[in-house]
Amino acid sequence: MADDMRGGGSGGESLLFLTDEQLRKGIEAMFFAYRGFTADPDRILAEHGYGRAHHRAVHFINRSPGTTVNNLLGILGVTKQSLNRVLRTLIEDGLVESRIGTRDKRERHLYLTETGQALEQALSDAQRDRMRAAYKMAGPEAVTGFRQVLEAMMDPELRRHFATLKESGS
Amino acid sequence: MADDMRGGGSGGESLLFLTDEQLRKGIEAMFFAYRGFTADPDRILAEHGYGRAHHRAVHFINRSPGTTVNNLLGILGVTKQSLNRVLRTLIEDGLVESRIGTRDKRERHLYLTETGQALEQALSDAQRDRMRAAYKMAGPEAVTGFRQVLEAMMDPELRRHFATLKESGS
DNA sequence: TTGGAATGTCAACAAGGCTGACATAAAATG
DNA sequence: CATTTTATGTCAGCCTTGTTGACATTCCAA
Repeated sequence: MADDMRGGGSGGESLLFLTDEQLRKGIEAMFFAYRGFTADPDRILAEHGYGRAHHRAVHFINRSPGTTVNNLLGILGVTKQSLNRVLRTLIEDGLVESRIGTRDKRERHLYLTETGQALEQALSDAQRDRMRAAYKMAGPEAVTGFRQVLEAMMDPELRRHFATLKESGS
Repeated sequence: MADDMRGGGSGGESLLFLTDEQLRKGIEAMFFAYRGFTADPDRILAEHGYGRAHHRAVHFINRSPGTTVNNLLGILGVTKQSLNRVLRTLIEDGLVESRIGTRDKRERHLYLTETGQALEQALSDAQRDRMRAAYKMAGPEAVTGFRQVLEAMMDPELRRHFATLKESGS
């Protein structure tokens, strides 16, 4: 339990004084914050009869237009059956368009329609507002730390996906 | 979209240069990090035939022994029926003990048995290890920022619950 | 003492995970 | 050219964990 007792200088070393209590509070903070993080989109989704699974699909299709089903599976970490069910409803409802690949005709490339983009916009507006407010409340230095800890918490494979998405941004 | 363009000094003001892209990456970081955050407990829970709902119940009962069902409902933010199902299996399996209140006989006070404490220990050990590793990787200053942003992201009511739990800690 | 509020339980349903089996079409390989 | 692998989709069925509705018990206050 309270092992890890090397003397601490400046770097990551003084962290070794972290008590179970402090770690527990970090865990609870993640739990409560994630609830807030999803609360606003959840309300919008409910109005349309969708759930978080739809949100995730729409988000990442918007992020990488023309992405394939297989690529999306890697990012979302669900089974193809599960993703397929969500994609099917989104396509039926005219929010997502699925085009057969030109080079490899087995692949389906996914795009948001205008309606799909409108929903994505509404969802991400709400979520960005929350994120922006939290950033403002916490201050700019906190934001850097926030991002560093989150990135360190990811599984390596997910961190790879995250980094790939990063490239297409700042 | 790119409104919010007031000049920035030191405080929360330079944050106003936050682009949609930067906010989007914050959102994705939350998504990927939360997956990592739950991955280790999920594996342990699966071995026992439990899910995240059981984890949450066990966690907060351990945190506040003798808590009532109603109090737990406020923290977890689910319906009493949903919580009841989870509690029932935990009680049947001998992980949780439910004692009828002495003052108010409508209330049930919840306690972890030794077996329950053992599971809680295993789960929180795994989750704390992940959290500790992330903290070390990110450095001590990052940890402060991380906590500040998370707390700012919570809904006010949840922040109240979080603060209440904090009191019984450091 | 009687009716409402608080608390908790049981039943049934839906979303969205999961596995397994299988079909199809195209690409890659021997 | 035949075969295997890959990418995708579909059907069936299961589990967890949300939901609402109905109901029992207990307490308290009118």
